Amino acid sequence: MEELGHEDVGEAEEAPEEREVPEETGRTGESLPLPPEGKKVYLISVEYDAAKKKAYLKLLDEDGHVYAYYDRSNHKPYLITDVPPDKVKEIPGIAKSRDFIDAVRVKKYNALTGENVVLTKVLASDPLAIGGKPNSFRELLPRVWEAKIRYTSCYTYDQRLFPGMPYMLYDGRLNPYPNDLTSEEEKELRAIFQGEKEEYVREAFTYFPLLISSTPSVKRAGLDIEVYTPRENLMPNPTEARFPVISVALAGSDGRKMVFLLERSEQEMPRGQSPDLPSDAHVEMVSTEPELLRKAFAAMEEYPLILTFNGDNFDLPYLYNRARSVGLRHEEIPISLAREQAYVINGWHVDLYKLFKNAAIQVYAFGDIYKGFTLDEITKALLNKGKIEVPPALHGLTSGQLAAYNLNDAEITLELTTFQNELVMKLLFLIMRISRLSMEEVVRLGISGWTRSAIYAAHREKNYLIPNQGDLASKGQVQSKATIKGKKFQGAIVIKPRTGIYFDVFVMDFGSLYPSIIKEYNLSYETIDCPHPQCRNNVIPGTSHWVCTIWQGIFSTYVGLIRDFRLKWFKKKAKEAKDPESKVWYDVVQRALKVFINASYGVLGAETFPLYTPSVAEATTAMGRYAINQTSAKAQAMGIAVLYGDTDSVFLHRPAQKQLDELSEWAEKTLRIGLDVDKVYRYVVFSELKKNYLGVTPSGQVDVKGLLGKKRNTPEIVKNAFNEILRVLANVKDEKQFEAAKQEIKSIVKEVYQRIQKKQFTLDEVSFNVMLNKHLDTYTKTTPQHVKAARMYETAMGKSLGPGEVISFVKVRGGTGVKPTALATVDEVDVEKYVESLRTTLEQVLNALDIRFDEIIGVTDLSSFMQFS
DNA sequence: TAATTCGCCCCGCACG
DNA sequence: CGTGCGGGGCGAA
Repeated sequence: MEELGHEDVGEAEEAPEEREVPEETGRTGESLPLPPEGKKVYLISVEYDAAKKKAYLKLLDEDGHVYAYYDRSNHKPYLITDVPPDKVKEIPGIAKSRDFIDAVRVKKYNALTGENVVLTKVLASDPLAIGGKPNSFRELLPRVWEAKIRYTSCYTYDQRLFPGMPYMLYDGRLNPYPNDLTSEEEKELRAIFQGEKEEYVREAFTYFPLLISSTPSVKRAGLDIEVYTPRENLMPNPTEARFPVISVALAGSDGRKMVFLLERSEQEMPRGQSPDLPSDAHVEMVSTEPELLRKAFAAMEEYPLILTFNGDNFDLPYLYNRARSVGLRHEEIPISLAREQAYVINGWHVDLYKLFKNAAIQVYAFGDIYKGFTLDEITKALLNKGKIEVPPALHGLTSGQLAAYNLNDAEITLELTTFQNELVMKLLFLIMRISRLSMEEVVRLGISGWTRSAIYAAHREKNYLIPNQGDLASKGQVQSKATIKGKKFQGAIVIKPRTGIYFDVFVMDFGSLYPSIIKEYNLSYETIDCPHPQCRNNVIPGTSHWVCTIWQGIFSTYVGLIRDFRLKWFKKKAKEAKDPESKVWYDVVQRALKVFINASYGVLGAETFPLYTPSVAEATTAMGRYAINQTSAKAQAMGIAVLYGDTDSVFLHRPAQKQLDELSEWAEKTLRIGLDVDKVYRYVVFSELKKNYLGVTPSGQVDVKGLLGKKRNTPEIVKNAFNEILRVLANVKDEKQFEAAKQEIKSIVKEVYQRIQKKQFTLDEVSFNVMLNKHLDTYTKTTPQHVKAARMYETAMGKSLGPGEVISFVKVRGGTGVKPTALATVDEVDVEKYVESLRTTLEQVLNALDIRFDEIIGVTDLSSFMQFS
C-alpha cells in the first residue's frame, strides 16, 4: 500500500479526529540483555531511557540478537554558559529545580578568538531540564552554548562512540573491537600523508579504521501491508485505521517469505497456495484480524531490523493504530509511534523511502539514476525490474494474487538493501560512522544533519567550544553579488561555448574543486577574516577576505581528511583492486565519502546549517572562479584553444600530451589544486548555449548535457527523434563522414515532422510529463500547464494529486490548451505545438551542424504537395 | 526538517 | 498585440 512515497495519495478520508501521538518513543533497553563477553557486536544506536535517566547503547550481533549496554560513566546532560558557577546557583529556576545537579568550571578552546576560556558546565539529571520545555535551563541563562544538541549525540561524542563500528564486552566493560592496522596499511597511510602537518596525520590515523572496518550482515526483513478499502483510490488514513488489514508480508534476509492473509467472506478463490506465489512462500490464512496482527507481530519480532517503503507514514502507524482499535494492548504491539517516525521495539526500523528521497543519496551515491521516489521507479532504476503489474482494483484480486502482490513488495523492499553485495547496508554503516549518528537518525536526517553531527563531534574531540550561529555573524559578511536574483552570493562561472563541431577535445577538470579549495586554502569559519594583522595580506583573489596563516581551520581539516581518504586511498584502491569483493567495498567507501565532501561547501551557504558561514562559501566560489579563469588564460597563452568550461573544467581543442602535462603541473604549482584529463571526446558539438552540448567518445558513446532532448518533461516523440539523431552522430568518425550523417539526420527530422503532421502517434508519445512539486492549491501566482491538467484530472477522476506526482498531459486545440493524457484524444491534439517542441529541441543540435530545421520541413511540405498533386 | 549557484525553456500575466 | 518579468521545472556543476 505504500504505492507512492508521499503523503496525500488518493482521496483523503473524511477529516479524522486528531489522535494523540506520544512525543517520546517509549523505547527502553531494559528488557535487552548485555552482550556476552568476547562477542563481536555492532553499535547500531545510542538511545535514552527516560525512566532510568540513562543513555544506553543498542547493539546487534551477526546472528540477529539485540543487546543493550547502559551508561556506566554517570554521564549527564549539560550545557555551557559564561555565567560563573556560583551565579548559576543563584538562579532559582535552576538551583531549585530537582533536575539540577551541579554547575562546574570547564575549560574550552574558543576557535573564534583563539583563546582558552573558562566557562561553566551546568549539569542536569534529565535532558529536558537542559532544553525542550518552557523553563529549561537554556531559557533561564543569558548566554548558552551546546544546549541544543540531542543528548544521545552529546553522549556519543563525549564517549567517543562510533555508531556502525564493532564493539566487544570485556570484563564487563564495552570496548571498541580490536581493529589494528596492518603494518603495511600503516606504511601506506604514512606515505599518502607525507608532508602534512603532524596533527593532520594523527587525525587521519584516528579515522581511518572507520573506513576499512568491515560491516556486518544484518538480519532483517522487508515488510509490506495491504489494507481493505471500500472504494478504489481511497488511501486509508493510518491515524484512523478504519479499515481492516487484510494481508501482511515479510521477506527476510534469511530467505524466509511469509504472508499472513485474512480470510474474507467475499473471497474469490479457495484457500491455499496460488500459482502466482513463489513456491517457497509460507502463506497463512487467518480467520480474525487480531489473530492476523498477532502473527504478523510475532514474525516481525524475529528480525531486529524491519525495512519498509514509507513505513514511517503508513505501514507501521497503520498496524499500530489498527491493532489498538481491534483490541490489542499497547504491550502486545512491537511498534512505537513518534510524530514523523515509527519505531520498532527492541529493534530498528528503516524507512527506505526516506533514505532514497535524500538528495545526497540520490545524486552522489546513485548518480541520479532514479528521478522519482516511488518504489516502482527506484526499483526499475536500481534493480532493473518493476513491481508486479496491479489490476486497476485491488478488489478484483484473488487471495493468492493479493498475497503475491503483497509479498513482492516486501521482497523488493528487502532487495533494495541486498543488491550489489549489500551496497545500501554498507553505505548506511559508513554514513553512521562518519556522521556519528544512529542508523535511524541517518535515515531521518539529510546531509546537513550528517555534516552537523560530524563537525560537532570534531569540536568535542578537540575540546573546541561549538559556536552558536550568532557568534559567526561577524564572519558572515558577504561581498559578492549573485548572478541570479534572490541568491545570497556569487557562484561559479561558465565559459561561453564556441558554437560548432570540434574534433579531438580533451576535458581537464579539477577533481573535487570546492573541497580541494576548502582544504588547501584553509577555509573555515574561524580562519576567514581572522583577528591577526599578519594574515591580512593572505587574500582570496577577487575578494577582500583574508585567511588565517596561523590556525589550522577545523572545517578545512574535516573536509581535507575526507577528500584525501577518497582521492588518495579508496578511489585508487577501487581502480587497482583485483577481487570483486574488495573492489565493491572500496567503491562503496568512495561513494560515501563523496556524499560528504560534495555537500561540504553547500551547507556553509545554507542558513539552516548551524555553522552557516556564507563568507566561507563565497571565498570558496571566488577561488574557484579564479582557478578556472587562470587556467583558461594559461591554456590560451600556451596556444591551446579553450572551447568551453563550467565551474571546474576546461574543454581544450587538440592539445598535445606535453601541453596537458605542462598545464597539470602548472596548476599544481601555482594553484595547489590537481588538474587532470577527465574525458576525451572524438568530437564535441557545442550549441550556442551554456550547459548545453554533446560529446562523442572514442568508443562511440554519446554524452548529452543539458539539451532539451534529454529532459524528463520533453514528449517521447520528440525525445525519440533526438535519440535517433544521436545514434547517427555516434557513428561519425571524422569530418568527412559528417556530410552523409547530415543527410541521414535530415531524413529523420523530415519523417518525424510528417508523423506529427499526420497525427501518427499515440497520446503517450506526445504527452508532457511534469512533476508537481507543491500541493495543488498552493499554485496561486500563476497556473502552469501541468497544474491546469492536474486540476482537470482531479475533477474528472475524483482522485487527488499531490507533490511528487508526475502529471501527464497533452497540448490540445481550444479550451485552455491542455488536457490530462487520460482524458484526451489524438483528434484534438494541437499539432503546431508539437512541431515547435520538435523544432526547439532539435535546433539545439541542428544549428551547430548547420542544418536548418525550417528548410527541412519546408522541403517536406513541397514534396508532399507534389506527391499528392 | 531543509546543501549551493548558474543557466535554459515554457508559460502566464501585467503593462503599454 | 508585443514585450518584459517572474514562476515553475529541470538540468550542470
